[in-house]
Amino acid sequence: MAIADRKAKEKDDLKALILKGAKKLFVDKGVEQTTIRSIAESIDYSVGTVYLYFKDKNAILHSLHTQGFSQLSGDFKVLYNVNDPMERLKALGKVYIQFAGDNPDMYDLMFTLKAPMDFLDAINEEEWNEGKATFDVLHTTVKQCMAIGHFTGHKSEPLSFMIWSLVHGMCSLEISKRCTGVNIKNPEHIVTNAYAEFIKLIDKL
Amino acid sequence: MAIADRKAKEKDDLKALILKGAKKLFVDKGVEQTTIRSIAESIDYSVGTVYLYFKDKNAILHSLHTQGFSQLSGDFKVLYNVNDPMERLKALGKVYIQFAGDNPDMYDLMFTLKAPMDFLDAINEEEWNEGKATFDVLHTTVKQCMAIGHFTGHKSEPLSFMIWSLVHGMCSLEISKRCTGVNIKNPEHIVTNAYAEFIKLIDKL
DNA sequence: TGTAAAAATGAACAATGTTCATTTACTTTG
DNA sequence: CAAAGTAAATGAACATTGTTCATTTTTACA
Repeated sequence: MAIADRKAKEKDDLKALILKGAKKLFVDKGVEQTTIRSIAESIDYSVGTVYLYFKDKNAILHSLHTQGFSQLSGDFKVLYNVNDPMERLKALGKVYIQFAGDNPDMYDLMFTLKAPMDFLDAINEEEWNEGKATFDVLHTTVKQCMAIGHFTGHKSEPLSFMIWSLVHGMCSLEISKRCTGVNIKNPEHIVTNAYAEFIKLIDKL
Repeated sequence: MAIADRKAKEKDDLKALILKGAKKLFVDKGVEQTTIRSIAESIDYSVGTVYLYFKDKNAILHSLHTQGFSQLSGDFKVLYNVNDPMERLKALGKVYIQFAGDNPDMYDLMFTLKAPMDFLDAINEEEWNEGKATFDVLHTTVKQCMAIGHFTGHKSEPLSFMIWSLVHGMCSLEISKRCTGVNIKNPEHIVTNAYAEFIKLIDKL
């Protein structure tokens, strides 16, 4: 059955090749330039072939979104070195913000665009595993903060969601260009400055 | 010059009619169903006519976005009755969240979608007056809170942006369906519950 | 080597935003 | 009031998208 194995490998390889082409286009030129035609052309295959390996464009974008979460998980690894939960929480936000700033299109795909969620809907998948795992990193850290006496009187889950929202909101407003033209003195540093306020704030809790 | 006046009025009327049709489509069926053709058809004019009154689709979406800010300003009026700045701040967030929940597509257009900002870029407009005015409502309230002794040690502007981010982030995650499937016990109430944590938090400051 | 299965192709379709030559309606003028 | 000129409206046509599927090409195997 060596031939079948090789064929399976070739299928996997081509699927990976399509994704690689899609990723490069996505990172270099953004979502709207990442068309099925441009993907096919970039890897010298026909449009129809792409559809043999992916159900539709949402499936491709969902795969890219998953790759984004892998990247982000990788970035989170530096947090293993931070022992104090409170310091780890602060660093977590910093890493998250850094990721969003460095990969705005990917961030949008992961946390804003409809495509990945529409894909999950289409395959009747209830869970959003990538988001769940990421939220758990935060939630676990918050619970550890509470275990050593912080955030008394708060509920860990909604508090974690609040923190996620706070950081996501800053990234989202920045990426969608809602910071400039709003009378903010240093719009280029507003996210950093606002996050500094957040740190000041939780240092009191 | 009565004729010219009447003609000017007719131009304004038709422009308003196009917007009315666009608004209805937008509210009823969402952005992607709001096509130039569907707008034209809904008011019994041709596609070409729409382009005589609006430069392109971004111009229409920008007008709708401005209407959204008018709505939101209207909703803010109830805040005039709240004298205590701290209570007003809390109520401001509630009204904002309510607006986003009631008008998710409009909220997306106002705070997430590229179209309105691309329109501003296209006409070389640096300022985002709608956003600016809305941010000022928040910023002013925060400054009033500080004037009566709250948020000591904080800078009003980045703190205001932080609060905006927090509330926007919750709305944004909800609208882009990032709350369900993330292991949250009551995803349908997570925004309300998380905002309650925020209120608990600022009550200490 | 010939045949059946698998893989790849790209023309074709529907829907979109946009343009522009043509037609229609209206205003002004002699 | 009729003709000429101007303004407004039209909708066919174009380019670009995601998507499909009949056809062609390649591969596996007897």
